[in-house]
Amino acid sequence: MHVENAPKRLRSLPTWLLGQVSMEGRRIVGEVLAEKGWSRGQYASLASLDEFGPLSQTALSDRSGLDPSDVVRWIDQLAEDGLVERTQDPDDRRRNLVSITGAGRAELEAFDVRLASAQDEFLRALSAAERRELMLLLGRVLGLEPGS
Amino acid sequence: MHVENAPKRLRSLPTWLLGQVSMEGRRIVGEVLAEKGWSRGQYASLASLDEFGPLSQTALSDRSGLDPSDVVRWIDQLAEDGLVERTQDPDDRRRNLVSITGAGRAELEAFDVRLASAQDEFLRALSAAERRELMLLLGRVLGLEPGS
DNA sequence: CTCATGTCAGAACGACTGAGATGG
DNA sequence: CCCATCTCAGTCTTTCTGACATGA
Repeated sequence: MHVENAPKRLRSLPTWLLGQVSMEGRRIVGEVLAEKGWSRGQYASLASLDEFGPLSQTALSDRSGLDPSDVVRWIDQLAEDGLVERTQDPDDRRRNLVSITGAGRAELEAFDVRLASAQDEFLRALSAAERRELMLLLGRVLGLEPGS
Repeated sequence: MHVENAPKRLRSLPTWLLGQVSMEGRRIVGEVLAEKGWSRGQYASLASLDEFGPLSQTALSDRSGLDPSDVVRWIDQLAEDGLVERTQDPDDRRRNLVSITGAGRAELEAFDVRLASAQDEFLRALSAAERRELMLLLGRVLGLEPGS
């Protein structure tokens, strides 16, 4: 399918065009994730844990936007691979404090390089200024303050 | 989940931000579609048939970007509701020529009004010029010539 | 024989729901 | 008792695969 063959009603529909672009992004990122055998959720979990430090699974769910029940599964697998660790929170024994391990951090950093080049390929048609402009506009649609 | 709480690694990732915005768009459009009991695929089919005239299901699949096997289902239902008609192509008896009916056209036009207001709500944070800029940039990412 | 077209059943994936166990 | 946290099983939806029948 070629986007330019789609009817004008769709091509001129912001949500549709966004969907097409987003789908292409998913495809490209999906390929990079597949190299590591990761899911989007696993990457989002690692990224959150790296930036925010140890988190309970509920907090991780809030930060990453993943469903709590899915967090269980992703963390299970990341723990199995030694990229994160579950420890019981001494202050609240219901909570698992999940933290990223050294191995996890290393994998994450290696992955960032590949991911950055995938983003670059994805946006190859845009200049640096246009990429910033796109990000700004997208953020505004979600109600983000410029510069956040 | 609030986007501003997500880690920088995600927030600054074009594909991720696009995914978030696209998801919000799906949500809003999904609500409007639900009022009519339509799926995205059914709307895309009607829009294609309205603009291009009678199409074979393969051609419809190409135009709308839907999977051929799903086109079968959407057209089944649209035909049941009297919004499209299947007729055998006399030149090639394998082909169904699918055409939109008067009722289908009327429903489509009524729907456009609702859909336009949903898009407007979706993009309320952007000025008209910014909306055009966003559409332009998105099109460029997909390799579309400006003005297509 | 080959290829194109349409049809069908079901797999795969992701997002989500509901209920239960444990503990605050 | 009520609520929070985690876990599990399974549903729901959309998208995609593979096999098949028909006909060019």
